[in-house]
Amino acid sequence: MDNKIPIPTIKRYPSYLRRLQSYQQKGMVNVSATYIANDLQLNPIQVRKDISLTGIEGKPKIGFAVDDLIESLTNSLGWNNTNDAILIGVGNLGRALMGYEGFSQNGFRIVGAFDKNPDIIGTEVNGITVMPLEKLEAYVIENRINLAIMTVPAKQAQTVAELLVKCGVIGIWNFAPVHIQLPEGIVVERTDLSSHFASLSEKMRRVMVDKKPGFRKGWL
Amino acid sequence: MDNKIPIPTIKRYPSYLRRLQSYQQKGMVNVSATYIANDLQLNPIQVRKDISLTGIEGKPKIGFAVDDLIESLTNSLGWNNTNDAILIGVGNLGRALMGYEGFSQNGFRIVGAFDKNPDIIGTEVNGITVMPLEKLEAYVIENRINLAIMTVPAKQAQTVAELLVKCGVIGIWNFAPVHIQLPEGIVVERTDLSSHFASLSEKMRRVMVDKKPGFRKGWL
DNA sequence: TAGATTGTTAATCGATTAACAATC
DNA sequence: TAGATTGTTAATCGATTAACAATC
Repeated sequence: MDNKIPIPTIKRYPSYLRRLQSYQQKGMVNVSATYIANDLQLNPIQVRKDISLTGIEGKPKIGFAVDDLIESLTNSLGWNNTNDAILIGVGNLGRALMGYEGFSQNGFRIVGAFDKNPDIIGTEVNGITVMPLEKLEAYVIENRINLAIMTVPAKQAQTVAELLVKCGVIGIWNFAPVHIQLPEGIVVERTDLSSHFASLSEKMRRVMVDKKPGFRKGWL
Repeated sequence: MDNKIPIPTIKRYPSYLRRLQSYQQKGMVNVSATYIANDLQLNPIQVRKDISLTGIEGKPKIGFAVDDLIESLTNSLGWNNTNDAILIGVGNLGRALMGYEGFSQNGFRIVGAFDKNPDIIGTEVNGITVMPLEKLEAYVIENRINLAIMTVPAKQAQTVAELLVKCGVIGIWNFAPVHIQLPEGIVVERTDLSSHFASLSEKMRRVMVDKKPGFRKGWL
């Protein structure tokens, strides 16, 4: 029935969407896959294939209607309706995420925030009053939350995650630098800064070794 | 000569390192690839292959010396010596990154921070006094910085990036939700929250459709 | 019309996984 | 010794890229 769209493709969709929204603002009516590819420095064939997986139909020589393509991508991402999420751990990173306007366009919003620090509990961040961890369970159940963002210290991540699952959460976005073990059927997405940096520094090394022998060698 | 280690492998190394450090603290002397794989819920063959790419030699039945493996992974990641980086955009996210202790283990440290907001300039964050953007060029050149972290609003990202490259930066870690166009030879690593979330929500949808038909359907 | 672009099938590429001999 | 684990080559898998007919 519905062919699964590969995760790598799904991950590129948000970039396409952002470009398209900018085209829309500029008043562009149609756009080709090649055009988007140029903008994002991607392979045109890849963009074409990615787009075709949404099921939209284009017109040879003309491309795709910008409005339609936005709708098509939004649907494929499941971002056409909004879901509620909570956030645990209101440190700097937690605060940054709570203030990130982009999320509203990503089909979800943070509706509750929790922390265990008495100094933070009760304060208001982006219009949300931080609640104590003790209230987590009741809140998740009552509001039927199934998505949680964890910005807690590494040491507490496993415990908090288990609590979340016990309450019925099925998706956890983990920013703590630890691998969490949870029962099957629970989805954990980890945003691991060290992993990203590892990739960046390796690429920098390659550039320096391959393209500029000797240049700034040993600096990174 | 030196076989390039694939980026996916490089990205897994930090997780291995973290596990190994915890083994070290527990006093473990040797560890097998299988053991690490179990801990991280990865395929043992994959871990074994990843490790072998560092060039370390293990002993059948015994595994690898924890200390040696840590050293080996650290070297492969280039994290054995420290590099200086600067950060542009001292908002909540910038602050969070400046306070992230993990980076010191990742072979780099943030030595300078810049912003254009007069209210922020001059304030101290994690022992670093925020400087005005005007001082960026002189600072980068004088301190021979080649890595910059950008936590600026999307609209400013391209301009700031160009300025950075002009000053001699060759690696940019971009947290702004835009694609930046730069000359070849400059490495840009983008940490795109929307992309991560797209992946997470797609996986949640799959779990709900595949494994629990009807269960909480339509919620995400 | 001519030619740029779509849609789709086939070829390639690279990472993951399997297989298995060597060995402590 | 027996068997768990390494090291390495081969098979598989899935994503990317190429090719090309269809078409506006």
